[in-house]
Amino acid sequence: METNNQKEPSAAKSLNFIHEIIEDDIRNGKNESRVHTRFPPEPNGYLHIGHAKSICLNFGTALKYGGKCNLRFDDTNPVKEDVEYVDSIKEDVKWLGFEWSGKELYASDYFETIYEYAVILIKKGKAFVCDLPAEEMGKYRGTVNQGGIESPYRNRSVDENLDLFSRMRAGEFADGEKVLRAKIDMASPNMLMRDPILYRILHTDHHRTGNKWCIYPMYDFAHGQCDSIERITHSICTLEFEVHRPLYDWFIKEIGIYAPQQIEFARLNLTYTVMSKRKLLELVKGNYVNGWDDPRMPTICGLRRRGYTPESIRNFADTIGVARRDNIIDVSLLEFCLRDDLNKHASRVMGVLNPLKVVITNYPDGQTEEIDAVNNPEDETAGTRKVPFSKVLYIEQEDFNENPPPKYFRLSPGTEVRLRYAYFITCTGVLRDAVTGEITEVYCTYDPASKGGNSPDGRKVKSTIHWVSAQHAIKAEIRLYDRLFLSENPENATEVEDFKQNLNKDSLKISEGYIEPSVKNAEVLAKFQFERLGYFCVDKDSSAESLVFNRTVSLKDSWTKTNK
RNA sequence: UGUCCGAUGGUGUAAUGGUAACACAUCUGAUUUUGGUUCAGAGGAGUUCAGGUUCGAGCCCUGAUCGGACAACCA
Repeated sequence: METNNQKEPSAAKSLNFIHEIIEDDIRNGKNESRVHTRFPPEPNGYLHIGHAKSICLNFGTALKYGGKCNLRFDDTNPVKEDVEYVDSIKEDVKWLGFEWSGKELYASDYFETIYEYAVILIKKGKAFVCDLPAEEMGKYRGTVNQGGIESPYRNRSVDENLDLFSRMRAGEFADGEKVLRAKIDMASPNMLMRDPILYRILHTDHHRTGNKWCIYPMYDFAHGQCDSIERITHSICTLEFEVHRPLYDWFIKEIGIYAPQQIEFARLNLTYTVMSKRKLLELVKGNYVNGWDDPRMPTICGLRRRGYTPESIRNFADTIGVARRDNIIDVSLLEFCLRDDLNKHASRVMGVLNPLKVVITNYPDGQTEEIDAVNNPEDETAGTRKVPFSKVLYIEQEDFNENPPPKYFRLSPGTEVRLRYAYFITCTGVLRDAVTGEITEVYCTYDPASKGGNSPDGRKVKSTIHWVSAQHAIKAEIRLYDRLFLSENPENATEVEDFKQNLNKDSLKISEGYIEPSVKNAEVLAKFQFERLGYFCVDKDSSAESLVFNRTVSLKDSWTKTNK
């Protein structure tokens, strides 16, 4: 049974540089030795594997040090955000096995307080209302190589600023007409410090506050303050926010509130994998995929449908570590983590994707027997199940080859193989379609003495293949998805067109296959081919927590190589 | 041409002044009722470069090179 319970803090698991900082802080009694982190997504898209790294880091760190971790939605831009995203994010975090401290929180919960913080800054002469249109403001800001120049509105009186700001809130001005800016330093080499915008006018309904507000704080004027209000001790974020840190600290200091510490780490990059919310959104909106949870998507829900387990993703996050240098992780490591988990926990089932009929000529007509099959060879407690066996079976097309190349061990004319858990069979002939000449049936004889899969005479076979009984098996539409998104070039998963083309090619194949009848309640069945994993998952009701195992399709074996 | 950040096998992560470790990937061999798993083993970096400090430097200092981030009324 899969559990969503949080794990105990993993004892003395490898430290990363963030843990070192935290341990120092604990040792020095900083923040009364509290540890309080937060995961702060903007609800403008679904979570992906990159977020999983951040989730595991933030929640995992809190767990490790007996602290707390908040889930806070950074909902300061109503034009992009939606409750659909809020709901999916909550679900995905829970599915990964984490529990946030108390109720989920929202930046919008603090809009009133943040407004008051702005007023404090105005009163201190540290903020002003600016009438420069966006385009002009861009020019005034200068470039990375050249300082900016001060806004002509920069020296408005405190009273005038106070008046204007309250009228902004009251809705007296149109979008873009005015903004509130901090008064810092237009000559700063850090562009972010050149009188950044604090509030903009947006006459847009917010998914939580409705039409209560028509001015909204910018990220920089909200994030640190939210951290402070929640008394977050360590505000862990990705490297691109590094240049924001001086501003983060400036606001905290000028407003005079509790100071959390922002710590940045390098975000996850995966080979062949597109990790941009914007691009993923484009694929969903353009119907290139069947929604955010399409198994080809690198989203958490896509991975879930693909058969990934929460445990495997947590292990992955743990294995890749945390550092400040740019990285690109080989997607095979992610797949290894899944395989590792599945090998221990997934129950196995037999099935065929592309059926080939096999008739056991010396097996009695109409007879059926129940074969005992092990559910998980690596876990005795998983028990066994009964699988029906009869005269007519289906095997995988690629498990038969009339003219076998060297080192092909599976069924071919004259060779003997084992039907897993059942009998040894030997191929005696084939039936061809009169017109096309294609093989439609394979004839075999079985050795009744080999029941269960072993011959009393100790005879060995080189291969074991999967099978289902034709009259008992569940016929199912089987969907083969390519693995995560993918560009031919491992590092070039950046061009939208590149992976759109990939998707259109053959990232999803549908075939009519058969699954053994022990798989109950199977409505939609899907096979997700994990490259080099060889598992297939059964997507029971397309909400799909389940995954069942299979047979092996090794893409690296010599047989495959020499035949491609 | 600015500021900040980073640089260790193919890919990641470790080594906290004492002669580079672990995982994935790759390649062998054994076992195996999944060509999976498991087990055993191999190859592969002398730590971007150049100086300096030190008995001793991947770790400290200086400079260079390369890579990344920053000029949204996005987060």
